[in-house]
Amino acid sequence: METPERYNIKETEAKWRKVWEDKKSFEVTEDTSKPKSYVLAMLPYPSGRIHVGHVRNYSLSDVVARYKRAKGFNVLNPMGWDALGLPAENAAMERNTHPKDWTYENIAQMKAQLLSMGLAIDWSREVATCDPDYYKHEQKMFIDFYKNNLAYRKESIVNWDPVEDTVLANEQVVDGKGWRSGAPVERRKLYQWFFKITEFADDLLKGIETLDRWPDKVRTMQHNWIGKSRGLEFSWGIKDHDETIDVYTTRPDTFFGASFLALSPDHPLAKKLASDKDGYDDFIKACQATGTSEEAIEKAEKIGFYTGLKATHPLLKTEMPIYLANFVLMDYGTGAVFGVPAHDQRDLDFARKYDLEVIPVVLPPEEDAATFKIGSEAFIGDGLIYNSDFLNGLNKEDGIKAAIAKFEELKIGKGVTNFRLRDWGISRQRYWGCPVPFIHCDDCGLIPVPEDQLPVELPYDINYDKPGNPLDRHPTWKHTICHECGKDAVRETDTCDTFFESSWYFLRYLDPQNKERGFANEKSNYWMPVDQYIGGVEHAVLHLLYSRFFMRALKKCGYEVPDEPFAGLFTQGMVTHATYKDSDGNWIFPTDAIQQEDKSWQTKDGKAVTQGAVIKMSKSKKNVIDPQDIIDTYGADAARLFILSDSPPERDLEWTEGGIEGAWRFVNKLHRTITDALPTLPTVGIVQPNNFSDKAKELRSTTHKAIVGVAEDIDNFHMNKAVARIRELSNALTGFKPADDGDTWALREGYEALVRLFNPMMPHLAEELWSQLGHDTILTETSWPTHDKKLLKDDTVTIGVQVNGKVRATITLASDCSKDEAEKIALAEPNVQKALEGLTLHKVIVVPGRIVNVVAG
RNA sequence: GGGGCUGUGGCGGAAUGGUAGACGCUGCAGACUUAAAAUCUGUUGUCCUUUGGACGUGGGGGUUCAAGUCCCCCCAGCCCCA
Repeated sequence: METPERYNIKETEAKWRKVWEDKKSFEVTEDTSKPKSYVLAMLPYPSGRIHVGHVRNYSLSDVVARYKRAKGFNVLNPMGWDALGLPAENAAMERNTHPKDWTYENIAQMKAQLLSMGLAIDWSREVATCDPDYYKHEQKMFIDFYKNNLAYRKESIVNWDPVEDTVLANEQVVDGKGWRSGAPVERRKLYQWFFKITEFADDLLKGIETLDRWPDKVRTMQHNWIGKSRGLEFSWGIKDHDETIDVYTTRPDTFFGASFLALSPDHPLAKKLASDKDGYDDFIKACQATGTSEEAIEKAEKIGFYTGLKATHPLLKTEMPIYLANFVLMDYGTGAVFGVPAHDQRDLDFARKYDLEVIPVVLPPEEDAATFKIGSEAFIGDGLIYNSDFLNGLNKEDGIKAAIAKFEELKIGKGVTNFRLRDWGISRQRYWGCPVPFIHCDDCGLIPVPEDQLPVELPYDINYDKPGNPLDRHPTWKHTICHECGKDAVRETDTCDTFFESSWYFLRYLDPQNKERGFANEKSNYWMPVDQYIGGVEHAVLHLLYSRFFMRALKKCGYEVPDEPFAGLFTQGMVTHATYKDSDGNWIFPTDAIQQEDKSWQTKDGKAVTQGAVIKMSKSKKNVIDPQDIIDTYGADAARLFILSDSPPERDLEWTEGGIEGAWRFVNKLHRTITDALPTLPTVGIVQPNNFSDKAKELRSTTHKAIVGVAEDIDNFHMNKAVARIRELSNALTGFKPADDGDTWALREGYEALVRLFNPMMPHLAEELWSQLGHDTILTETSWPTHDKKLLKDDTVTIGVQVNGKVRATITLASDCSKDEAEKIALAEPNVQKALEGLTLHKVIVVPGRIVNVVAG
């Protein structure tokens, strides 16, 4: 017998991609006759190659897009490139290339790779954020923000790398040193641009409540990030000075336990009060050596500088020392705090170091006021307040309220709401970013570039001979003429944080060719909000929060956008892989570790290899798989299937060779069983017979249950379960031996449903088999199969019979069986009788269709 | 330290409070083959005195006729914020 021809994956997949491309299958326009669905995957950074995380992300969004499409939605599924940013500059410096050339080469490569995945993407809307046609519109938005008081420039403290001559983001400071130069980071004051996200702090917080299709985890993280707190602000006097010091505290219930006052070294009064004291300069220098992040400040050793001055408690009139302390942040609250060592760990550490008083004022439950002492750990929990006059006996919450009320009553303080959220610092002293569209004129000051002169384009001719910002030292670029007065002026050389681009790219997709505006309002009104956004949880705070801020800011500037950009959010897990080390202790690629017959691992040249932990794929640990190799070997469908079927999408996925091979076998099996079955199937569109055999009825029931089940699973992002159901249906169909016309009709019905159900996951194979089944339509234009409700219900149901909660038998009943009947049949079971021997029957619980439980004792 | 998530066979994982282990991977046995690959069939939680039974969802309590699922305490791992 002739062996059946193998499924030629490469040719077939390419053939169908060509069909979709020729038919422009995924290009969409606004269409009010259908409900719309905007399915969005987070746009990739063009690093050069796609990685498995991308494959997971886009496989998920593609399933949703194709499924929604089959369900009758007008689906927008776009793609673009987050193309500005530091890696391009690093690559340029290392390889002597240009950031722009490097980026566009990478885009071309990665686009080819994404195309090979067979994604249902409208490529006519492709956007690259480094394109001046893109950043032109965001420069306009920047100016709009400025005019609406949402963008401003102010002097602020930054991490400064003295070797690279540049500002570092907090993430670029490692152990107090620059991540590239290794030089100790300094704190410097520089003029920086900010977006006023804090203006919407309350609204961003409230909006979280409406995001019912977001993971709770992300909502909690955003909630905590915004960090709303209610506290008390009041002034302390300074002995023998006219000035007063405003402090803010979230724990006014503890103010009787205060023993010192601490000012941020950056506080305006700090210099004034202490700069003439010995050691002040050294102290400030020491403070400047720590980074600016909260974490850096928290981890740094607490150091203080005694000003020699005393502060007067406004209520108690007691006096306590005023320190400068490195752990007090100037931009949170008022930049000054009073220390309550007994109930704050930082304050306690500080107090122990400088030998300050520790006065407990909150008594932990089950402690005795007479004997309670603070050791090396502050008590920050809730308890009863004591040693505190009018607050005595209150708990934390009531104490806070009572303290605020008292200060307000005496008019010496007021309740204040504070946010942890800071304004968004967007200045970067880098070349490969969107130029801030402003000029500095000696006479006219800071003025925005006129709209008709946008975009302010990046010059191409730059060099990296020296550290620092190439824009700043470019021979001509920054020199310009003030359009107000005509005198010489200079351009702003800061560029924007790349989170700027990703905060609105989903709006540009809606109207990518628009030369006049970033997007037309009518496009936004039709497509927004994004119905389903999919991406990594690492963007849970910043990107998603900035995008939410942008909607509010754009709205204030007259753009028509919804408050919330993403109605639904799904955050996928990471892709992990086992790690391997050779006998010399070097990490090696999984493809270089070869498993021997005795299960041990070796390199090609026979070196012993040890297998290590299964962790997130990373280049440094070399535990990476190139998805292109997988697609080239097994095909896009198999790669997509494996990545969708192996784990629930929100959890981490362990990439295994066995798993991908299993998926590949299933692809081949589907092709083989359906092509083998073709000769036995009736022709397309043949009329449904009137009668079916019992087994055909059963098969049809399985088919229709799968139609409903797979849809439910996809709706709930249970892609692994959807695949399991598809396999079940496939197993049922494969094992079915038709005997009459009804049987073959049911078999065709089943196979056709099967193909349509797995189309979202394996679209190439689905198109191929749909065509082989005799259809001249294509699946991208075919709806989700309909189901017959009558076939979802079974005639009989098999349930368990428990005696005292333990299963003793199973019985099969008519599905409309009465409770009495079910009880009778259950009790008649020999095993149930046996279990009941010697016991008295108390009662029988019958849950129809579920269980019978016999209670006896 | 605070907040959150997770914990089920050898492995990935299923299970509206109702027959725990769907579906797959691996393993084992068999068929086909000169042989291998591929494919197909069966089997695969542990234990026992094996036509049956006991145990079993990180550990300990509780609620319930019934708990992987709900509540309390503890342990471990991961993530976020410190």
